[in-house]
Amino acid sequence: MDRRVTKKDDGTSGKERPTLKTLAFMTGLGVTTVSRALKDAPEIGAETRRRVQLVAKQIGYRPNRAGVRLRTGKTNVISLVLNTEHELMSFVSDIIYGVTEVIADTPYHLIVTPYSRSQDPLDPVRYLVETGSADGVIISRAQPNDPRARYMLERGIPFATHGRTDMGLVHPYHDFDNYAFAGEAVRYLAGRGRSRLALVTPPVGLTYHGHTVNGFADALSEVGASEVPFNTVSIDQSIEQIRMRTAQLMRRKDRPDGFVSSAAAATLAIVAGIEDAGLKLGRDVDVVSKQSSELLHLFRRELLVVNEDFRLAGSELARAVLGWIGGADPGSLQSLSTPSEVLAYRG
Amino acid sequence: MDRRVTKKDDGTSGKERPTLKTLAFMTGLGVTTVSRALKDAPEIGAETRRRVQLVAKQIGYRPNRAGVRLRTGKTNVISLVLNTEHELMSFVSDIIYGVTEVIADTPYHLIVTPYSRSQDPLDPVRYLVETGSADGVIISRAQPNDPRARYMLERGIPFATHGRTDMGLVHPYHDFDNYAFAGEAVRYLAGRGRSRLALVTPPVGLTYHGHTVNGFADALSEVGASEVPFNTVSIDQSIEQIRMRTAQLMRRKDRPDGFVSSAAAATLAIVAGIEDAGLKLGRDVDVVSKQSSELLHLFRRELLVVNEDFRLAGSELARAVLGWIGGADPGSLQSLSTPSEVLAYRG
DNA sequence: TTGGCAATCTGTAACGTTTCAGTATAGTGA
DNA sequence: TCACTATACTGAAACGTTACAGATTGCCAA
Repeated sequence: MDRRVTKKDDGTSGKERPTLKTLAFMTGLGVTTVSRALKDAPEIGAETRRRVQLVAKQIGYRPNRAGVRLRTGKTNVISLVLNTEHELMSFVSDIIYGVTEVIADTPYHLIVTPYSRSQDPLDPVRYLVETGSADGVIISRAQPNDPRARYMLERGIPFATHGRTDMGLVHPYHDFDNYAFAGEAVRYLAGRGRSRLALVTPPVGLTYHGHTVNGFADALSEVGASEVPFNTVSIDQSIEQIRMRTAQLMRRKDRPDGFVSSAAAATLAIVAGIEDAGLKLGRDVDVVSKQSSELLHLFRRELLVVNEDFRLAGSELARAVLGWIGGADPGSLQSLSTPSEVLAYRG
Repeated sequence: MDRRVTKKDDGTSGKERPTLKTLAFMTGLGVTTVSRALKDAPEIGAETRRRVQLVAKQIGYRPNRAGVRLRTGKTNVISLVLNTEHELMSFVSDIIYGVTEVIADTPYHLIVTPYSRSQDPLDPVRYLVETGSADGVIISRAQPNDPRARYMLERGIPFATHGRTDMGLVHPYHDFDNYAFAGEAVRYLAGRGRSRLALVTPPVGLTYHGHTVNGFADALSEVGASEVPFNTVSIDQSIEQIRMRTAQLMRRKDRPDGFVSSAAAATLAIVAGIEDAGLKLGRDVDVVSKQSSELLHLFRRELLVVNEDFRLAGSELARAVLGWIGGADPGSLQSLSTPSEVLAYRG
């Protein structure tokens, strides 16, 4: 389909979207001059510059993305790579909003690149890099030895990870301090007289699984509480699985009197399992859980919660990627978010 | 930044991404022939065609999006326009996955275009159309008289709406049959002996608000139940607001003995309000609620639920937009999803 | 006056693709 | 043999942008 209206667009055809040529015609300048004037190049006279920018604003000139991208290779796109099965629901929503918030007044667009359970997590990243579809990439579910991070570092494409890696390679990340979270949770439970604690871990293989486990273990020995092993369960299992396993656990006589849970959805299942076993939350057992939206206290007011802000994570990750694209030192684009105190229901 | 390696790429420089020129060089054909061979043009010899396609596959040729877009105007992008404040959490996540599922084996990318409370909902749509940033658009929160739909129809850009409009204009949509949902809910409650029902409506102004209200009203008179007005509340208010208003309502002596709620988050607040007033779910009052993930039965097993599948919505919307882009009749790209039966907790 | 230089501005080419307007070759009918 | 046509292919131009390598002007030092 050829959309031409006149044989040779002199920029006067009105209806069409204005281009540099349109601006050049209107200002009586050359296309090159207009291009440079718009990006404040120093060799353009101050008045010319102002004039061009004024006209551009007046007629609503917007650079053609395809033109820029073809010429410069710059896509003005950042891609968020998400697992279609295992991401937390609120995570997806909030992180997207966090990212869009930051890129709102930049020329960047956000594309969502999904991958499914069956795929190698490296696939979508490889696709993005090979096709040059984005200037920067955000990935979640970071692993200690993360092939995606390694790959992108090799290829020199800016990226940021949600969660840290542990490969001795430096790259931007944003992470929630899950070591601190687990520690706080244990100390809080100990403060309420709980001494036999079970941990519902993040998915094995992800970096923050280790952080959480360590924080839990270190705090346990600090307060002199003991762990009730619950290794068969992690937060990306199905609600039914977690519920069933929890009920099983709670029917044993060496059952825990406290839980630390790394995700709200898992917590719902844990509570259901506890109640299936005929026990009562707050009396027989306490549960400290992370949550990303303020819903757990509605669910059971006895729940003890720590908030994790995924929207903040999205913003930080976007800032990090943009920073790296902008030439900043990747090592300076790392942030760690400190957990709030454990919150009990008030009122 | 100029990324050229050789003065004139003859397609042999190896490291660079292959282009049509590379293929032309390798096959000994002209660039034009290669281009046409790849898209099965009839005037290319059958053997040549196969040969070109083989080589292309071998070296992993991928058309350059910027090149195509610049030349043809086709972006191979569809944009999902979302409100950053009012969308339901699960909606965002599920609809995105639904869309990506459908476009997974097409050349399309999904970009997320957000707008905030303070903005005119038309803004992001106008931006997309004016900058030609997408071949198709998906919008949510459809209104009976929707300026966005009207605008896109005028501009001739393919789109689909989540929810119907009511302007006498035909365009693709996917909708959940909220009239049927509200009706089912009322009949179910009536079947349990409930006769004084309150409706927690969708946001006023959206089309499905009307559908829900009508379904509710029609079923009420059908079963001979009465409505307890609860117009001060709708599902996009804050949890606290809904909770407080519900508690107020439930302390009155003419309180309802049944609720129909259009969203899970609101339902949590309603239940909290009910319990704040010292009443018990299932005994004093029943609540039928829509939900999009299977969590409400964990929350209170007495809740009665109807499932709405947002992932399906995403898929249907994507299919609709792609269909329209592909030249299908917009009127044939409309779908309505029928609610499941009301589900009580089993087991 | 001349040469040099700084300050501004400009034309051309190129990014990768598709469309247009051909060209070359072989085959057909007279 | 010739004109004609169908088949298979091709180069050039264009989409909108930026980088490169000039051009033009005015001013100043020599």
